[in-house]
Amino acid sequence: MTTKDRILDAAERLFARDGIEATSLRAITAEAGVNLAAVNYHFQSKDALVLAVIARRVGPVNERRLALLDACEREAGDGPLPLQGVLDAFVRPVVEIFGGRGRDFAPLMGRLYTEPSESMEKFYRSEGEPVAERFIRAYQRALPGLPRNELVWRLHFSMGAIGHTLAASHMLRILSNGQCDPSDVEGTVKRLEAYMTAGLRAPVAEVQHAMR
Amino acid sequence: MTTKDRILDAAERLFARDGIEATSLRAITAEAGVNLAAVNYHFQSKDALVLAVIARRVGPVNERRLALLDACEREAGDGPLPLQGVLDAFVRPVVEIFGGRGRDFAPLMGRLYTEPSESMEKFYRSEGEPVAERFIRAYQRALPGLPRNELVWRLHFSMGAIGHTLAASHMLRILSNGQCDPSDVEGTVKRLEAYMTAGLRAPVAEVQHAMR
DNA sequence: GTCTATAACCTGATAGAC
DNA sequence: GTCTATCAGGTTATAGAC
Repeated sequence: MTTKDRILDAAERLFARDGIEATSLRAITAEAGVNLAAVNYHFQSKDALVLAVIARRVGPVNERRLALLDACEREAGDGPLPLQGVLDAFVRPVVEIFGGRGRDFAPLMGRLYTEPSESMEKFYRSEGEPVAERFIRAYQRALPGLPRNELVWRLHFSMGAIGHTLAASHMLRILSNGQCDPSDVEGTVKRLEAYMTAGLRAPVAEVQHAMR
Repeated sequence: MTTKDRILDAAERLFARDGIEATSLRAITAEAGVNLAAVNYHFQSKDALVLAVIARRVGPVNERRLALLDACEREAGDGPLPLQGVLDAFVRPVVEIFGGRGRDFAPLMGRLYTEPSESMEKFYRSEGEPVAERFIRAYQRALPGLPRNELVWRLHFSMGAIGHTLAASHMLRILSNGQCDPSDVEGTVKRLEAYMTAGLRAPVAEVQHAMR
């Protein structure tokens, strides 16, 4: 394995375990068994290393999501788009990757939504936003009659459900006294999809000063 | 205002803006206009300060939740417990407090679920768990027929939806191009309740190797 | 209770030999 | 590409004067 990969692996492990700020480059290079200066040689800065660690996991998730969505749209042709298919394209890749190989990394991903970081914001705008936009359009096709803004609210709720499930899986274990198993990928996907399907299809609540 | 309160206010503001790890005691005391040593006098350590900041906001949320749940249960008597009432007791206090006065603090709360911290875990077990247990029992009464484990899964999803909505409200703005307004407390509560009601009442998905 | 001063240590980054 | 050595600046925590 190359020095670069050793650094990425070690960084991912330690970022997940201790948090980004709390993890020093020294800890990373010690864990990786490489020299301190190597991290500044291969990456320019700690910030760039953080982005590289994230991109390595997020890239495959979004690629797979778009591939599944493509397949779903191809199959539907000009007919109605099945919500089940759109939902599965959205949920399955992230649960599989962050529930499997990248499991230890999931808590870190959860924090990224809320951690104030401008390089992360830049990353989201370039990598996340185009994917989000495609899915919003697909969901609109699958849920005609639901106003776009209400859809966006509900997708926001849904992303919270997915993210929290993956990022705070230890909380589910505590809450259930170990009865619920978040490492069961198929069970997690099925349960998320059942919950989200119902939530997305809920009758629109009457809200004073509703947004148009 | 006392020095202690000035420190708590400044810490809350800076923790929320920059993150806990990234905020130094020096930054806090500068913001508060007090001396550096005061923080070690009034609190013993940075970690204890963090817990104090959190407890100040979380306490009132849980008190209000339990008060509303008490009222709901009293009103129901021996009859069936309305899901709407339980849900409202659970959702409204947290949205009102973290969407109002403690708005800037909300992102920090979101991170706490996933931030690895043993003092936080201790805090959750003493403050959060009893509240969670009471609500699980209430939800079970309001949703007879839903197996406890499935309920716990769905409550976990729901907490993700609530937490993400409050903690990552800037994401909702981005996603909706500013069309959805997360600072509208009543609208947020109503939409969360509509979504969660449907999600909690969804048909139970068939899952292979389902947990008993 | 509040200050100053400082101890003891860790941080990211880099220059320069190999 | 990889090392050592080091820079310049930051960190928490505390001792001791007022």
